[in-house]
Amino acid sequence: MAAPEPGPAAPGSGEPGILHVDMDAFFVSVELLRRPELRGQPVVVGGAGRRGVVAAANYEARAFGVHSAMPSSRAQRLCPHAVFLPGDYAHYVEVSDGVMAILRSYTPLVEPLSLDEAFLDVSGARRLFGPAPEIAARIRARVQDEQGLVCSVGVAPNKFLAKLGSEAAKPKADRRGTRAGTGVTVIRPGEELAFLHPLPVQAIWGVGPATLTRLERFGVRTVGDLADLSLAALTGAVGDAHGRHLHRLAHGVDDRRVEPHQRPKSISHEETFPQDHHRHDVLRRELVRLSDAVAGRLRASGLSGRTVVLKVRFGDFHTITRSTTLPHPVSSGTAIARAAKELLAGVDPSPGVRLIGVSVGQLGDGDNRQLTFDDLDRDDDTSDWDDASAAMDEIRSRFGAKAVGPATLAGVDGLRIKRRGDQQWGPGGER
DNA sequence: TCTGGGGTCCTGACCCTG
DNA sequence: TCTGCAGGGTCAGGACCC
Repeated sequence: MAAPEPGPAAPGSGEPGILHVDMDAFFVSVELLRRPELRGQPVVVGGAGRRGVVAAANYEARAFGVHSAMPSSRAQRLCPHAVFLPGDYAHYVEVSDGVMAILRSYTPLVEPLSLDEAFLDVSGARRLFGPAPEIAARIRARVQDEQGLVCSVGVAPNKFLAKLGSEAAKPKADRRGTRAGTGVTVIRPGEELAFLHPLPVQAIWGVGPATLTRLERFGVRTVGDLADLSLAALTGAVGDAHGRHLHRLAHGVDDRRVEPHQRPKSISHEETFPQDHHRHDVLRRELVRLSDAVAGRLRASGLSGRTVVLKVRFGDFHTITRSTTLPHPVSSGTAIARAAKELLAGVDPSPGVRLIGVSVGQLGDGDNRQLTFDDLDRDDDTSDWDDASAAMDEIRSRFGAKAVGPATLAGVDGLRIKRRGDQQWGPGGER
């Protein structure tokens, strides 16, 4: 197909050109394809352990008040007869790839936001496929036919309104029951404010609990209330950048483009323990695992990074971060772990550590490291570690992730290699 | 009730440099 | 040599999103 010209969202064309496609209860719907006998029952996907959270709930479970990000223990109390499934991140990635392929058959301008939603700019695809609302309907039909999944689509002149549109098109479930959605919501130029202003102010991207509390002091309840507030009052309440951003959104203005190729700004891994840890030696071992996983993803993406961030969450949920910026970019697990362990040395774990994480930022191309005079007399030959890392990647690609790993991780239960999605929704184990 | 994992962006404090 | 200032980089934390 001919590649549509990237462009602003249908300026002056009288037709909206931005789509937001959002899968309905994605993880649960994927599971129901494999286990159709569960249809009609409340089903929850998420962490099974004491410290797990709900990743997704179908509409039958939502009718009991269960929703995503809720602690699994609470979901179980609200809906004891629900079926709880642990989740299979790798499988969801596969299914998501199939859905994204359908979207890309209409336009190359597809910006995935997560596994289950994406923005599309179809303003250059109309000659081939018809007006944007028609493309939305075609996408829904194909996702249903080819993947067996249901999605909702918002069609609007910009990303912000398209996102709100898909939300409006979704089925609704609460304790009174479930109501079917419209599937597609179209917001045409000129209709923006009539759609937007009656919505609760929390509907705006960027208004969470903290911002909501500040806005309520001004009597702001709806997006319309927010639009009536002066820019000066708004920036005074929530800060300059945030205030300007909200002010524009409240007036329906959003000129962000759909950007298909976004380079990540950081890569991280973190893990909550089933029980709090109090000792440095245990935490250092976990840092090696996490650093190894981060390094593997950096190399797989052809990236390296200069800033290493250690994240520690204590038993009382108090969270600190400690970071260091290295003289040159790194991508080996050894180098990342060394920096993370130095940061950990300054942290007292005795109150009990619940979560530990490693992140690498200030990313650049993987092989862009400039040699310095320091390299001539370094005692830890970085290039040797780079070679070892490359060899490890090769072995893992042929024999699996657990075929090889840092010696520190060799233990009675074998190599515990961390992979993305291993523990996406909390530690497993006992309830 | 008791809160995951993977991200982005913003703000303010602090330090260094010219 | 000292002081004041501006700008940039680093660091830590908070808020928000899915």
